Amino acid sequence: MPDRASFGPRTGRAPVAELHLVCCSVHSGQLVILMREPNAGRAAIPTQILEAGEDPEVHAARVARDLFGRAPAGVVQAGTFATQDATALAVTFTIVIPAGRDAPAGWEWRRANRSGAATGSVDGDATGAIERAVRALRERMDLEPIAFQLLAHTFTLSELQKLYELLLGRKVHKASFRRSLAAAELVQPVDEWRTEGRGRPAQLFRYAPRKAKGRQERSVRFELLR
Amino acid sequence: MPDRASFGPRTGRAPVAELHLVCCSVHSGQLVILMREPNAGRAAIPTQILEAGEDPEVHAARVARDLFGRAPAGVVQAGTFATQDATALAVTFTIVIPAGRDAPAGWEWRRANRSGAATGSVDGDATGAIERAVRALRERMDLEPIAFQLLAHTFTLSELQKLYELLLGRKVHKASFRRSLAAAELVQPVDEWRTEGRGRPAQLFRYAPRKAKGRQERSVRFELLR
DNA sequence: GACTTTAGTGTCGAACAGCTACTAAATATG
DNA sequence: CATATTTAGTAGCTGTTCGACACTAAAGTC
Repeated sequence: MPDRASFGPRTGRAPVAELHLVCCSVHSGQLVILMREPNAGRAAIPTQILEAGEDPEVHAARVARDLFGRAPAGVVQAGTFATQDATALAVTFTIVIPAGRDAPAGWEWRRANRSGAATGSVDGDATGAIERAVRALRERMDLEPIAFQLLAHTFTLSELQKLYELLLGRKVHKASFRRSLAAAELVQPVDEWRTEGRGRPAQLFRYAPRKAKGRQERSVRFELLR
Repeated sequence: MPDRASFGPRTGRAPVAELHLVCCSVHSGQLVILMREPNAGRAAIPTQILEAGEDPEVHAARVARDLFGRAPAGVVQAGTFATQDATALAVTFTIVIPAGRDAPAGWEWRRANRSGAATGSVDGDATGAIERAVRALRERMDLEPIAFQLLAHTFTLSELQKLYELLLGRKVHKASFRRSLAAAELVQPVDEWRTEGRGRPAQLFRYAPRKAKGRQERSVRFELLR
């Protein structure tokens, strides 16, 4: 073990480290979280004791793959916090699951509102974890293609826009949205259309970013600061 | 202890959780990191064993205050990762220290380039922690007033612009920068000027955001995605 | 066939971002 | 002292972007 600089006293007990997974997906235009079926009282999210020797991010991806049978579309750290009873350390991850995947046996998709509060009575630690995970989703949207990963392999531009509106919590202008999307060359049309009840059928697209060349510059933005 | 849903087997040993602090500041236009004075071989950053019962973020803020004698200007989680020897869990924090504060006894400010690599031979875990911490700084710049917290209480607009250029890794246009800054009403002029060698003296400003009213909307931006 | 609903596009004006060029006020140099 | 140099700060022009409106297109409903 290499010499690691320590600082200050080492008294007290070490906490147990747990992995908390907030598995997010979209069902019928709503943000949903994977929660245990409410057999024994309060609902809860997938949790596992962290073991030494594996990176928590790798561990989280593996646990999610074991749960769903397929690798998740995205794994994002949402923070590490003490549990409410102050006995354990909760390393929280946002797991991005594409729309349309079934919940594993014993689990169910449960709706969450935009601020992250899930419906029904939920364990306190899970509530905090979900809140932070949803905030992480929203804050990392313009750094990672989270919205595209939350949708199925092919999707309509209206679905994409509604998901942006859901996560951003505001309406988005249709023409501007499509203009910016086209300029970024992030999606490619598929020769397939989907008719959803009434109205003109929508063309399906798939996520196929073309911007392998260096990242674009972005003007300095102060307006979110206070 | 409330019932917490666990999932999967619980074998193996639990890792030790450590707190890793990447204390960032600015000295003479350079990003600097607090590192142990190189007495015994490789340099390292402040590290402490995490104890049960305290939130790591609160803990990090307290350790930073103990180090510097004053509360830090900002505390940002930079991720939780396994250490290289895979025996411990490193909960990494970016600690924002305003420019001009002296390093505590036994420590020194050491330059880091923009990608986070510190100068000189550095412990491997510290290298990774610094890299992630600097990336966290850069990625959270437009969500939190990190640049303002990195500067002293009063500063010139050129200092602010040079810090943005340092963290963004590109030149910023002066007039545009000041226009956006003025529109955001984030700074107030102080009736004080500073002359730095040659050239016209620069007026000092302080961070005084006026936007208490609801956050501004921001157009959807795809150009950073791939 | 008329109406409604959703998809998708064209155009225009206002706001914005970036460039050049300018003024202002200090130090450096002869 | 006079002139050049350096840095601070601003004004004006211009091309781009963004949001609004209006319109066409293609489906189902009545």
